[in-house]
Amino acid sequence: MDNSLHLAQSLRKAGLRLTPQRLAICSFLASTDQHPTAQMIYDQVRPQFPTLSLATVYNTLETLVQLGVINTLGGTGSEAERYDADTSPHVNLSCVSCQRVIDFPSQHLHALEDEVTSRSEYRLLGSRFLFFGLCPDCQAT
Amino acid sequence: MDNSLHLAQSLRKAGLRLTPQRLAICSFLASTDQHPTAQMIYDQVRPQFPTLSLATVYNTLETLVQLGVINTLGGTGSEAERYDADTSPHVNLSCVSCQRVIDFPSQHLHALEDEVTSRSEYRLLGSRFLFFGLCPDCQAT
DNA sequence: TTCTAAATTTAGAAATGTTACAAATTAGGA
DNA sequence: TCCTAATTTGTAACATTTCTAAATTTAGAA
Repeated sequence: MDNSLHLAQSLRKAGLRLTPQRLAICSFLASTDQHPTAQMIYDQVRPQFPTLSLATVYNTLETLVQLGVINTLGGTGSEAERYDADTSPHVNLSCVSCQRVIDFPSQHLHALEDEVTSRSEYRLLGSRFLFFGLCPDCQAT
Repeated sequence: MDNSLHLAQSLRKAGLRLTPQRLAICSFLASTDQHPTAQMIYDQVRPQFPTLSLATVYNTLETLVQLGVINTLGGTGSEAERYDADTSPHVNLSCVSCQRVIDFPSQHLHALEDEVTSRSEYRLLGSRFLFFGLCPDCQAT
């Protein structure tokens, strides 16, 4: 399902403006599974908005993260931050060789989330489950 | 148990030199549970080594990560990378307000790791389990 | 529709965190 | 001790992210 509506509506609900730039960024986020960086979003949305600024991309991403409708995966050191529009509990597998990040649905995450919710005193806002390794393709080389 | 020996030995085993700087960094990593940044390590180890360079801290951390004996947690955007000498499967709880990161032991992680090991074709090298939220102290304010 | 105030975008500068570099130093074996 | 390669150091370079101020645009009010 396309949750770009969901992203856009959450902006609306927060009393923020639905600018065409924000809509384009939301659409792109909802349509991709490549866990893009801010720069990747900029490069791919800019054709529709020749005046689009990288600052706007960062602003919008920050806003969406604050609203809790997208997650950040965390870079490793100098690598750029990656964003994930799928906030349901799921594991990401990150290949340390080709840098690709894929999703891995797991049975165990709901139980884990329930455990943390009930046994910690934290008010949870987001989560990040990441394994590093070599993907099948990169093991072959 | 103090695993600074473990860290140092892994350097030795890889054929690398046991410099006093590296030993000090390993000791500090093993002794703290604060998930320090490179800068935090630098600040706290430097009194013992007035000439210590931040570059050495980064070099040593990179080496230890490559050896798989410490993990990175991933910063969020501009925040600095955090390092964790505890590579056993465990959840970290990160407070978005006070920036503190604590450990949270969980029953479910072994099962999750087994699942990913058996059902993905990845050769796993490390993992990262993080929840973001407000810690009890920061909820109060 | 037009007007208005506030929110947003923009471009570029600044800040931050990390890595690269070359010269000086040092560890560890012969 | 001496030797050589590994390591450290300080600084410069780099990449990513945030800040800033001016210009633009949105959405509601008149």
